[in-house]
Amino acid sequence: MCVLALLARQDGYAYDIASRLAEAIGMGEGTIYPLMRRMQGDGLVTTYLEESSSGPPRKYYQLTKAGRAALIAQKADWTDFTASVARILTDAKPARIVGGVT
Amino acid sequence: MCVLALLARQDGYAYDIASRLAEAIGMGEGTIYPLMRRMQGDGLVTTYLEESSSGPPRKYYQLTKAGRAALIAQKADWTDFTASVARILTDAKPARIVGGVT
DNA sequence: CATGGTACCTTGTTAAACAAGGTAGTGGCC
DNA sequence: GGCCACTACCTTGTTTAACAAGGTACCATG
Repeated sequence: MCVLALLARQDGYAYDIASRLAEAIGMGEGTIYPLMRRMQGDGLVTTYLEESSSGPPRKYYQLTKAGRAALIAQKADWTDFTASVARILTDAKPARIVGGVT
Repeated sequence: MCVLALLARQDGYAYDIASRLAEAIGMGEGTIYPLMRRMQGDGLVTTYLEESSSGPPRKYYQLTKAGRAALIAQKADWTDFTASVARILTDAKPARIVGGVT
């Protein structure tokens, strides 16, 4: 979801995304590449190559329509999920079922 | 963390905790029992048996001091983590490193 | 021409959730 | 008395995905 969110802003390449997410939530490089591959397999992103002056060519990822839809759905799930958890943490009185996070 | 939070309110037994968390966040029974075992191994909970009129005896779990400390730490981590994710979702400009969720 | 940064990728290990199934106690129903 | 349903415990096998570690290659600088 975070990757989708970053790509929703603008196209990006794995190394950069990995660096940002490493800093933000401690995600490692070894996680991002298989993930991008999965997302591409799921039709959430497409790729194109672009030369870089500072190293090898970058593989940019771009959200597809399905990717944007997935982001919206995942955000909704995430919101529900965190709300449920918050309810447990404060109330300890859980409520309704969370949809897709299951 | 959710289990610890529930137990912080009052002692509970796995079957009941599982039911609550199944309803709230879709957690299955097959998840809770190994989890309780792990937590006991980590010294976060202790157990005692209590007869029940509606079936076999219940194994109640009680938070230890370490368990209460773990809950506090995990809550802090969770708060930081969700804040970071929220920042990514809105800004797409991640910030500081999250501690223990790594 | 070696080092360090950029950027790609794979492989093996491990953690943990999940589905499914198995055991056993209690009570109610026919 | 036999059977079913509910409670409550637990285990086992499968799958998923993160992670650590390592490998390749490009480019610039000293």
